[in-house]
Amino acid sequence: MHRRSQFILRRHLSHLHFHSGEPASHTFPRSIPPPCSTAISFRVCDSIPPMATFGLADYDDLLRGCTRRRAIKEGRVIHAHMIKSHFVTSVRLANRLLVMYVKGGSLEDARQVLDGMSQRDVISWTAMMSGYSQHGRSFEALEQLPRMLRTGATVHRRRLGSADVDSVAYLRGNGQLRHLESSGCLGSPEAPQMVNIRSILPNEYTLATVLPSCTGHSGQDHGRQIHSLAVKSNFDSHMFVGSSLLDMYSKVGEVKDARRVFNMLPHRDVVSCTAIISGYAQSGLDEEALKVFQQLQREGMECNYVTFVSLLTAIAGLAALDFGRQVHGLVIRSELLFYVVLDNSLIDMYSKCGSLKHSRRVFDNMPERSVISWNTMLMGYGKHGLGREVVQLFKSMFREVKPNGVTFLAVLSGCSHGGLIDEGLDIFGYMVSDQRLKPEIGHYGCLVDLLGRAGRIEEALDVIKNMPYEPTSALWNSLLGACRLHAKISIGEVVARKLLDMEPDNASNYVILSNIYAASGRWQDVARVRESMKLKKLTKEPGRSSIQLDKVMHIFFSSDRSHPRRKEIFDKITEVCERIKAAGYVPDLSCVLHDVDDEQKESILLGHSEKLAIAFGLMGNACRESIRITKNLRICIDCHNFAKYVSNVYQMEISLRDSSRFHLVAGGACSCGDYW
DNA sequence: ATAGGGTTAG
Repeated sequence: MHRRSQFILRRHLSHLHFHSGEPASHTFPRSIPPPCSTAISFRVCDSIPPMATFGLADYDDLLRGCTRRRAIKEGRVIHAHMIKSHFVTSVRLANRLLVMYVKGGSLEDARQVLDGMSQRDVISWTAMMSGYSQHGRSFEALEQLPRMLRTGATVHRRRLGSADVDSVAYLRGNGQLRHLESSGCLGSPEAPQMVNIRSILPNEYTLATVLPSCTGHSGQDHGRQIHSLAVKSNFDSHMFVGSSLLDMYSKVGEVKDARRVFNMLPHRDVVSCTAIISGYAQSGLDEEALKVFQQLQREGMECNYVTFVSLLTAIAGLAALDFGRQVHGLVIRSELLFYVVLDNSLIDMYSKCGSLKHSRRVFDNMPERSVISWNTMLMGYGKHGLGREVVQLFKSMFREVKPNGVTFLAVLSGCSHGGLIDEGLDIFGYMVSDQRLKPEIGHYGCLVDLLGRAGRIEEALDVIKNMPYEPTSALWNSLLGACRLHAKISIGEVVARKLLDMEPDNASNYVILSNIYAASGRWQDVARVRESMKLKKLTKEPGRSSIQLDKVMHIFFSSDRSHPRRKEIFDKITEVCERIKAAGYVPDLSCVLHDVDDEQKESILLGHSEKLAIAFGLMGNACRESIRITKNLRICIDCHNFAKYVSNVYQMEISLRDSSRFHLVAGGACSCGDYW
């Protein structure tokens, strides 16, 4: 390279530091900058003399530097210079450019490079797919795979000498090829020959890259096709491909297939184990997730923060506080603290296990918080019915982060659960007018819930009618719950019929409708609904909630029959329960426990399984507020979470596997005002 | 020059 031109180019790029002094690791994962404009800047390099010549190695060096530092602007200057000086490039160098744009997040530029290449190899395609995949552009990522496989058609090729196809200009689209041809750069100008180039096959990199894009409706279809490609090319037991495969299967809901792939792996590493843990956790098979982790521990495998994040999700699902605390201890000992994502998971785990104190402690000790940290904390308060804390925390988050859509979901549902009707309405207005966020259907759902709980059914109905979305069945269900709670029989009937129209095969809709008829004494209508249920063969589901308080009691005591004060406690609980029922409220075991004095409560909790204790401990926090709300506003507490714990308990104690039924019964019963 | 697992909400 000429000294002078080297000097000139370096001076243009003088603000870049191409020495290797990069900090090795970052405490927080660094995000990729947003895509840049697609225009390749010719203007910037106008002052670089076009006669300046650089060698392949020089460009290679410069582009590598740009890629590493995500210096896309400077990369563009180099790219433009390559074009201007008619540099004959190679596939290798074109790939450098492509990767530079991909890593810099400028996918449109990368695509331009790819499409302009007259010759591409598996790396070119993989790099492009990686770009699309990492930016959530799954469709485009997958789209490249058949394009790549089709490339092996017959092509014109001139004799190129030793440099072979690598020397073909990739810049055909920019008119470079003609120039190269006329200047004789492409070897002796003999007649072009037709050459068959073999189809470019995916390698292990390609497969591992595209598999995460197999999501959504056709995800499983695509995933299985790619799996078969992997089998054909013998990459299906490759560690990277395998963990992508098993992750793909668990994400499309085929955990069994995920496990099959996991078992086929030649060995296990942290990533594949984490993938299966996360798969189990996401499918609700929390105990399976824990088992894998325990096995991992026994094998002495080193965990990283992603493993813990996945594990904490499973622990949160089980409400296993003690185990969660142990894992928190492990996290501290692994010196993995101060990963925002990990701390967020800890906050969530503690709040779902009922220990808001611990949640808050983690939250307060974070050196840096993301919007998810705030949202998780807000959710925690909301689920426990602590509306005031929700609003207070919401007000203080602005100095640190900007709230997003999920924030408002958390705050609105927090207000709803906490009985803060006017505050909730204010915040919805604030969201729309001040924050200029377009409410999603979920936000309208919160609004409906908020108004419904307060008995403002007509207003809730207005919201549904005027919102710019088609109401979902969940939304109608929420309104229906409110109708039952406030004895709005006529609106309730309309809503229930609507639900039945939307989901004619959902047994619980028949149950709801017949309950409404029963509530207004229309027994003939009840019989008609039951009859149509029978015709549809939907009668297997219980007609009413089959979980009775006394059954819970039975299980509650069966695990500790020898407790000295068993009888006394039982009597006390029964008495309180009767009192609540007599007052016209729905008894909830957690409310009952609240009224038992501390010593008795402790003796109950101590003698029983961890899950049960935690479940009640959690609702003990929540019910303080809910009893107040129930009494002041005559609205029912939200039992969604509690239903989850009850189902856990039941599964454990009487080994009933059908948890969805318990969710349905326990959750449905609460919103319908039935006794469980 | 290309590669795998992660957090809130419903």
